[in-house]
Amino acid sequence: MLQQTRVETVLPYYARWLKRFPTVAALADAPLDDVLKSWEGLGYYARARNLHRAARLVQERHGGSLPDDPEALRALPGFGEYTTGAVASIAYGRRLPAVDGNVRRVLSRLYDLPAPTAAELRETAAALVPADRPGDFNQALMELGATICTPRSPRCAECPVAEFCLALARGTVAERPGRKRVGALPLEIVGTAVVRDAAGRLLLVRRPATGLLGGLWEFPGAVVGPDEAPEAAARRAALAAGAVLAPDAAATAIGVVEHTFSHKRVAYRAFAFRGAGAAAADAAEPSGAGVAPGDPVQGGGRHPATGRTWADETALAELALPVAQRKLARLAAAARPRL
DNA sequence: AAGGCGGGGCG
DNA sequence: CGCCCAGCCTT
Repeated sequence: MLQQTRVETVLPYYARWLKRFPTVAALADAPLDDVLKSWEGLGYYARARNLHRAARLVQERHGGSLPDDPEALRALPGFGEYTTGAVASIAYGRRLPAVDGNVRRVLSRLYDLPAPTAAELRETAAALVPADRPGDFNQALMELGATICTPRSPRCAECPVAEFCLALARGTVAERPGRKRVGALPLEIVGTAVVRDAAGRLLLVRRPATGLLGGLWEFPGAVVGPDEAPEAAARRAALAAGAVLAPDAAATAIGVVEHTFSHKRVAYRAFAFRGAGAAAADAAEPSGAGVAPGDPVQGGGRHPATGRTWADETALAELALPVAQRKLARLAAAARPRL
């Protein structure tokens, strides 16, 4: 959870997580849908899928307890160089470095490194880690970055290692480490369809299992093409999801949700369609050919691995939705009385 | 080595 | 509005 996410953000998720999945076995036995639902709002959902897979591997390979061997840890999904070093040093007292964003900044300044590679930082950190209490040392280095050697306005006057800091001596603290991003994020416009069946249930589709927001649910949507109207893209997405709309069915614009991802910005332009017709019942089945409703899908999820569903308010609350889609759901609920 | 991959908080 | 957060995985 702490990968690329602030401690303060993680805390409430972590508490709920331990209550829901108190043991490795509980996590391994849980359906992927439950895991994703518990992760909803945290982002970087591959972390949840990796953790789930890791729990199952720990059950299978290591009898349910996390291995203390760094190589065995590194082989688990989600365990990169940092996490392996952090767990091995903090939990098992192994003398391994743990270079996170904080440590990268601290070392870049301490040694005045303009553009250190990951390997360079790892070697630098490895040479510093003591055999005695390596985990405490690693945490201290991270803590130094979090509290004193901050990205902006570092408190060098209070820094315990200021006398060793090359960047401070050379006046390059503000330039370490170098920045990366150049130019603005591309903007994407997604025509989004809010479709209700006769019972007022909402049509949702599941995203592919991997990639952006993998395995999560969303309103049918399509990227607006050149010379295409957002409403047309939304209609296209609704039809692709199996909705049956009268050809001239009127759509009502019900609002826009903008969201910034790590690599692009997306504007979801939402349209409510009337006249979702008889095929509503059909569409309750998974769209993937050959996938029967009761078939166990990856992770034993209770929802189809691919496909669509009609969700009432209760079902909607139980599905794992990205933050932007939750906002769209609120727009849909607000628009309903007028339709 | 570079790019894809969320979401929130802060200056 | 840009930057960054106890990074990982794929190419």
